[in-house]
Amino acid sequence: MEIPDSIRCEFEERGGIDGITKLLPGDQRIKDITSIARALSDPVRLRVMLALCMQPMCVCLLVSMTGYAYSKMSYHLSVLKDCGLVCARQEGNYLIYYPTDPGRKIVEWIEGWW
Amino acid sequence: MEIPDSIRCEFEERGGIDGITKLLPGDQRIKDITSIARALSDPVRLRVMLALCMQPMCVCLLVSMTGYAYSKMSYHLSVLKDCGLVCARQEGNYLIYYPTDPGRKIVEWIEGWW
DNA sequence: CCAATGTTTCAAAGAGGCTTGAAATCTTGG
DNA sequence: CCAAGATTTCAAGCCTCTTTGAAACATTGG
Repeated sequence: MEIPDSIRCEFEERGGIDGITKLLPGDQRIKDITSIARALSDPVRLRVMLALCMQPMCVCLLVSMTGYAYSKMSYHLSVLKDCGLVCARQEGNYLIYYPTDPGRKIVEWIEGWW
Repeated sequence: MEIPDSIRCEFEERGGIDGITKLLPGDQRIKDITSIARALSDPVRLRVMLALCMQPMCVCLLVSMTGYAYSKMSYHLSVLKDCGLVCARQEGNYLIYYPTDPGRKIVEWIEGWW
């Protein structure tokens, strides 16, 4: 295995392939991160997430705001919920969705970034 | 359109559906964010991205570290590159990939988060 | 120029995510 | 209990992303 000169030195100081591999996160952590990234990788869900951070809303409001079908909205909300970005409380006949604490922090970071 | 009592007041103070919709980011910004989220939503790419933040590497090193085919690695690197998370410099026969400044900041934030 | 190595491109197959409408579930008011 | 509205579940089709191997391209050394 050849290694270009410009990186060989520092590469070997870091313990080579083994050294770097050992510092990488384990499967569970990778899964946690990728599931959140995937949740935010769809324009529908990102907009819903941003909207919920401004204002908790029931599904019917989200449907009314976006024009999407209930089943579509429900699917996307379930993705956001399964990775821990949002949760919901029941009020009478309504389910009101709102961001979790981690969800809100992530959104605030994104908003501050761009 | 019925609105549950617990949110009607604050919902209307925010200008209702129109008020909230107007504060949401435009299409281009949504696209920028979702493309980065999508890039980090695949375990292969997330690991490669984290590894490159420890140590710039040529493709052959990444291939050797992961056991993936060249074409597979190349595909994932192109996704990371297209959304601006990594870039590459040529050295002789090698292409050495490394994180962009924004790419590094995002990874550092992720690492600090979890 | 040729051979060897590193890397990307391409097309086809495979896998997984998204959309859709209908049906099922749940809650409340009568 | 029944009817109405809110929400979820389900299965099917569709579409996009990922994987794979072969071929093409690029760079270096001889």
